[in-house]
Amino acid sequence: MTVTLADVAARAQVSPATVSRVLNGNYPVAASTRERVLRAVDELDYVLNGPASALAAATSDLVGILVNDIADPFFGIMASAIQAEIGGVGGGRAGGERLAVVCNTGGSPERELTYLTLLQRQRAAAVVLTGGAVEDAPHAAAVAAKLRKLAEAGTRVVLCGRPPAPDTGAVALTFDNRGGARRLTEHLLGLGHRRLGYIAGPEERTTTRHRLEGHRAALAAAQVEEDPRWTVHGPYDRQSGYEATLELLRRDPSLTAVVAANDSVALGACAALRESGLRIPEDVSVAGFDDLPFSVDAVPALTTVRLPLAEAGARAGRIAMGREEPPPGAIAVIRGELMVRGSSGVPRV
Amino acid sequence: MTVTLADVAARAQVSPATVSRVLNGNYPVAASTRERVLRAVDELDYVLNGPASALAAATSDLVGILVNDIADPFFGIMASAIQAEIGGVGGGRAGGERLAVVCNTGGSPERELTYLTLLQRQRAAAVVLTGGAVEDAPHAAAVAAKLRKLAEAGTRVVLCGRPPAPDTGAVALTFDNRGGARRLTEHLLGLGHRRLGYIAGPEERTTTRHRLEGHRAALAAAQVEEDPRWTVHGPYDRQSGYEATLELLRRDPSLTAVVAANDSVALGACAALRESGLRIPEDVSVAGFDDLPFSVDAVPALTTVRLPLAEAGARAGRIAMGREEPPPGAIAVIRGELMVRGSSGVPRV
DNA sequence: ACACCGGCAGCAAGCGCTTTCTATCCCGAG
DNA sequence: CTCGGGATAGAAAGCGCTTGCTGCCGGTGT
Repeated sequence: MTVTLADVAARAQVSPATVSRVLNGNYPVAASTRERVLRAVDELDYVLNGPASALAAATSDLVGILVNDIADPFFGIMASAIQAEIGGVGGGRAGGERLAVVCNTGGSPERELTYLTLLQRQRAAAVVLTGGAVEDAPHAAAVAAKLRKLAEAGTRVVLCGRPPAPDTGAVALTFDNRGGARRLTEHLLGLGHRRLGYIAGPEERTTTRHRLEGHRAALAAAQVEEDPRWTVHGPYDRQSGYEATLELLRRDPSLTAVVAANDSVALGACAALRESGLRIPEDVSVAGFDDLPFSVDAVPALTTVRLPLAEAGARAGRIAMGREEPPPGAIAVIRGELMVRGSSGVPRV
Repeated sequence: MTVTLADVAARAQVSPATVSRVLNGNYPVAASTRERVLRAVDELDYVLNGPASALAAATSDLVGILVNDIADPFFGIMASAIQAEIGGVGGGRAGGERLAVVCNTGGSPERELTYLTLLQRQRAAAVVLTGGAVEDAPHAAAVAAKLRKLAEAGTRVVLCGRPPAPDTGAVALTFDNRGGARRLTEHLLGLGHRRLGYIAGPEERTTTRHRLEGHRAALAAAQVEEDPRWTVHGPYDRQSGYEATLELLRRDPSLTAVVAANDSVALGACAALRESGLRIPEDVSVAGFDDLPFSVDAVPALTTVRLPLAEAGARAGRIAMGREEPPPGAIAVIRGELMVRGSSGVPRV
């Protein structure tokens, strides 16, 4: 029924071993033989059996990419960049045709673990985990154990935009969320804002905490006292920003600025402000984080912190493929760049 | 080194066959035995070898999802929905833990083919192709041949948001791009517009052609003569919309409306208009297509055609998993819904 | 002229799992 | 008390490929 290596071998009048070597190109084969084999492959329309080859060679050409939400451009952009580097398909590099497995964890710790197991089961060549981690001790330990096991089995593990996981052998490219958030809030403070609302992400995530800490560090440094009512938590999406902003306005109508955990949230905040009859930035300034593509098109354009998502992803991909040296200490911190645009201005007096 | 089935069997004092049966749960095993095996699995921290099992069983638990650009929410949303349905992980359904392989074709026909081969090599359980196809006869034939081969090998093939591929055994969920585009332009014509610019997608894609045809059908029905200068082609992204709009304005400053191939393009168009000192919709109306999440947050909110991306993806995913009956004739046409919002208005007189 | 060696091809032993077929055990029926 | 049969467990034959090792052949060095 289906064509096997042996069929090709028979047709090319060589042994299966030779066909295998031609296909893998890691053993000397005479040019004439190679050509004969290639012709047979073509004529029979032979397609290698991946599982069989993975089993025999004890390696596979699968690379896993874990993301929180593939529908969110934040992850989409990173995934795309990672994939471009690992896919021999796009990368151009001959021989290494790798298949990227993008897994949607939905931010759920269990799913993260499940996917890691599935990847381990497939003997993935590498795994890249993106996005912040959940701050739950048992879960963090479980993930760390899993990563360690993967590393032991020869799977390269890279964390992209995620805090380092000590003693797991994983390489980490971490975003400086704290620093970026701090500079952003400093910018707002510099403009004269003193009453700033903050819409944070979900409570238990590292990214949420780091950005919030940066924000607070800036406030503290400027000796601005923070009112606990000024912080609201919610998911990293537009709707959350919308609702949180209405809530903030309810709690303290005198706020002159709203800092959002990310750009999507900021967009929702803008919508809420506008509907409340407030002008941006004349009445209230708004700031986001990430600088996703649509942020520059917001009206007014969003002041935010640009994270080099594509670059980071590309680098993570190359490291995962062993095509780039891991950073010293296996940890690299990637800074964000403050993008000052129209949504932030001097507060009304 | 690594734990195998045999190790588990030894520890549980049973044969490898029994362990396999416990793990697959498709053969009667005494409760006490099962428990003993499960305990051994746990104690040894055993992880099944995917390739080996795929080889022996001649099936795999991989499902391929082909997208043009994972960084584009249009595809991200579909991919996410598909994945949610196939992943036993999230779906809750026991036993069927499937791994989704999201492949970025970048819209390139060769890569599409390469990925299909890779998926065939992995003996994927199913493949879902999303987005429009390239209208190139040789390539279309090659893809069709590949799909046929996949179907023969038992891989379920579903097209989501893509035109049907006759005689390939593939199920198609197609978007009614033509109808949606037509209704959209009819809306604009109804408002009184007579000089409408159209920013089309890349020339050779089915989606591009269908949307353009719908637009023209509306014009023809209203007996509005179209000036060839009013159509510009470009990629499906923001920048393209920006540049194309400037070009349209240069060609004919009297245009009262700009219809974009999709929402991202429309956003770029808005930016260009604004920078040109034109108000939306007072001076120029703008319309998009897809109704991506950010479209409602544009200022003014974008008039567009909503495509039920998530629903379509979910359905495609279920069909791919054999959990839902394919539509009669293996083809379903999914209509878009016209969303009239602030970016379209009565033209200036 | 002979032993030696490098280049290339083949043999055969698995890789770790699934599954068919067979063996065993214990039950109730005759 | 014996026999048929349902319920389980095991033996073993692969699944299709990779790879260490062996073998063959023609060219070299001396």
